[in-house]
Amino acid sequence: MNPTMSRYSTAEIEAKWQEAWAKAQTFKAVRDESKPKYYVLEMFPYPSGKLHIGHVRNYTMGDVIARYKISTGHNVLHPMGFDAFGMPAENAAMAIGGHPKEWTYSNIDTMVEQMKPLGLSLDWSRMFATCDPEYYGQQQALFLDFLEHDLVYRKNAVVNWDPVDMTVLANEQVEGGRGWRSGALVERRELTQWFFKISDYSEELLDALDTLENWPAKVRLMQENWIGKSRGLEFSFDRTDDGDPITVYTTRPDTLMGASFVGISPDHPISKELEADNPELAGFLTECRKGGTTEEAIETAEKLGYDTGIRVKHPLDPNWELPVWIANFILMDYGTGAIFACPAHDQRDLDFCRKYDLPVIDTFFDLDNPKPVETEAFVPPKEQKVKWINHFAGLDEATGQEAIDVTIDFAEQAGWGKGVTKFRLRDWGLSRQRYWGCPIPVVHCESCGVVPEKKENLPIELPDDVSFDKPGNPLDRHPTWRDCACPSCGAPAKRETDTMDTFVDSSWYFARFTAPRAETPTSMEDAEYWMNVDQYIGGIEHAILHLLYSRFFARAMHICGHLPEKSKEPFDALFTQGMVTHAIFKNAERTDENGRAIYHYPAEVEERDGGVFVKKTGERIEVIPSAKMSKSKNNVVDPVEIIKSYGADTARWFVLSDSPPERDVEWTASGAEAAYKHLARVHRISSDIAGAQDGPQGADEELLREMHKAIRDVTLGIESFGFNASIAKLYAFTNTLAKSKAGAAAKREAALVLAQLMSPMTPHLSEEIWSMLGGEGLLIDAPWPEADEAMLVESTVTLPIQINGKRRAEISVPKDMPKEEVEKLVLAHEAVTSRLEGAQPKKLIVVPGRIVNVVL
RNA sequence: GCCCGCGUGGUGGAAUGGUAGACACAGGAGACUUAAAAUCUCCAGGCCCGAAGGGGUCGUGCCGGUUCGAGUCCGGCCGCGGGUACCA
Repeated sequence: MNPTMSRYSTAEIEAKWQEAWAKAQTFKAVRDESKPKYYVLEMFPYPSGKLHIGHVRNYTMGDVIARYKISTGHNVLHPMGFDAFGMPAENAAMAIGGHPKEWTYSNIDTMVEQMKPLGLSLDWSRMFATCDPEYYGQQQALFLDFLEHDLVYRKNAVVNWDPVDMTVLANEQVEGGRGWRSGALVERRELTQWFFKISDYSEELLDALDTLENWPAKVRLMQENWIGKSRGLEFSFDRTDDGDPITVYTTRPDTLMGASFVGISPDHPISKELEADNPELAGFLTECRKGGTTEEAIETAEKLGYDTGIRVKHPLDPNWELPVWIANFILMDYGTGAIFACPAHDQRDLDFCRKYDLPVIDTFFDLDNPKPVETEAFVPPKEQKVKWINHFAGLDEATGQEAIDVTIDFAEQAGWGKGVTKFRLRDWGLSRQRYWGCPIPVVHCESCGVVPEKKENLPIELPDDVSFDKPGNPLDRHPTWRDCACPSCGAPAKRETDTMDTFVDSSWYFARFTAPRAETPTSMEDAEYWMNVDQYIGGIEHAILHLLYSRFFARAMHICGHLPEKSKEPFDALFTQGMVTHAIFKNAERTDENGRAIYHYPAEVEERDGGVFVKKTGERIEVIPSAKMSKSKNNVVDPVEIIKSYGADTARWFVLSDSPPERDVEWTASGAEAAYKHLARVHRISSDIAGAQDGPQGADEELLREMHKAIRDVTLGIESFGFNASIAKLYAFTNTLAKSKAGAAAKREAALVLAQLMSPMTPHLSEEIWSMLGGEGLLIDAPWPEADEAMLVESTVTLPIQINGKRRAEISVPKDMPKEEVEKLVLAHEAVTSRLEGAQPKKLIVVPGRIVNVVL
């Protein structure tokens, strides 16, 4: 079909109303103390250059909320910007030439072009990109303030090192332990890096989670686990030689009598000390350092161990000696970098001990099934009672948690250990050895050391004349950019060439939107008025890092006087929408010249003969089902075509219907046309009503009752992020209106309300209908309709009768019929009497207004 | 590996512990039309019985539990997805 042939001409209608909103400056956010403010924000996009359907879904959700809040009398702030620094721009420069800056800004232009036709209620005057010097200069100012307030420091940390390209790799650039370009085996290597002191706020960030009532419980739980508060015992093992004692941290001190060996991290000072004059051990450590830095890589790597030959004494028995092993699964970052292993009650320790033939000693048994551990560690929940064997504090039957508490007290009293609280959360490493990021504004001076840049010299801008023809950081090899004067002594000095993690950019943009052109990071007046974000909307993939970093940043900004106290938790409500997923089409017949997989766009492939093939070449495709849309996997769907053929309202309606906002959706293109047909139908019905003469009014009340129910249900849907439910109700109400025999005046009223109820989803069509039916002014300025309670009251209700939990019949009764009368009716019902055969029911349950259950 | 989710007809999905499948898509039948498109009306979870109205039975990934009653709550599996600190 050809939509442009229809009377519902989307191109014309949508352009017309977008112009009307622009002219009226409807979406320009201006401080107005007379109205309640409402700040709605969707997570801003990375400018990949292509708006994808996931963006459309995300922004439409925000837009529904924003428009609804405008209609309910709020002063709405709804801004948009771009998270514009990051690796893809550098990769593009390497792959196709050009400059990251040009690539990024041209992508931004393209995406804005693609976004504008959607008719989003955005205040475009506030737009910025994080790569604008105006933005990152303020970020540098924030960094200097953080430095001054002791929130930033330097220390060593491990990175992925590509020994062939001689460069640091991102985790994403390590594939199967090898560098993605060179194919070389990646090593872990230490570099001096900048860190934010987020771990100083572990306790606070954890405790404050309880105040975030309007956040999804799953996000709070994920953050809680990530912060990872634990209480355990710290104590030292004395060595049998004259070396320093080895301090360990354990969360299961109760299993100390089952200790098999003491394990230390390959990065432990003792490992490093021994490495110097033990070539075999050095070789082992080199082996341990192979592979990437991710927790996943480390946890799933083969468990390796090396006996150092060092022996330590058990704290409870001076005659008991334990060997000290280096084990590759022990992280230097957590606890003290040293543990004692209890193989009977930890599967990983058990596997390790079986592999290296170390002893396995049971410390407790299952109450019902006491038997020694063989190949499977006995790890009951900490709340479960177990039978203790030879417990040093005299426990017999007790839970793990009780035993832990007793043991900590015992050790503290005996003086050989102390209970300590630790957090899994590590400090936030922000240094990146890359060009396309915010330069860290410090200077290295031979005599003064590391010196902060002066604020008046900000922004420290990135140089434009750089090349990407070889790996590594172009800032490092730039001929002059590093040269500067020491801000402290004035002598020639060198700039820091590390740039900031892009998570820094996205950790305060929400605050900057309240005063995007201010000459300080924020303006207190504006922050006081607009903060906090009343509704934040974004992907669940950001549940931990982005949201936790932002929470830390808000606290740090408050400390430095850039945000008010109330903004320490900057997002009052959070909604995590599901991802739009799509199958990945991987070429099954060939790879590219570097041996890497080739991925095809959905439009490039076809399904036939029970398989999927590349249209042009006929090559076979391996279909990897349902994965997050990702530029590198080419499984992105382009919404621009849908907007072109069917209009923005159809695209908006379509992405909201049919699927609950929080759930992932597998994208299918069928259905867009159906959405268009429905909107065209609404348009047609409305114009028929607009042209109709007033007639008989017999069925008015029925229509108006349905209208008030629709108001109630659609409103409830919007307020609870049940947009799909709202849309289902709108379908039903449209059918009611189409079939209604009501008079013209009632139908006109109903159609105006229908237009209003649809307006958050389909704003252009709604304005069109509003004006067609003679609504006053712009619909966006009209107040949201309110449901009349009197019209919602139902006089009768249908009660299903269950017999033994199965529905057998139903009765229709007055809504407020007393329980006793309902019981009488039920017991007299043929379906019940025929089954009771004169006997009394065992039980009769009447849930008023709901259901009746007869138990025979 | 670890943490967090999700799993319902051919498809997307609906269902404060209370009639499973609302509302749609795809499909089928019909009306209108010279014909098609568009539009409108009706049907539709599987199986069984009945000419039909209707009735029976199974059914929400699998196994078990709590409850008068479980898609929903609890325990254990399986599968898929997200995160895992340098993708954003």
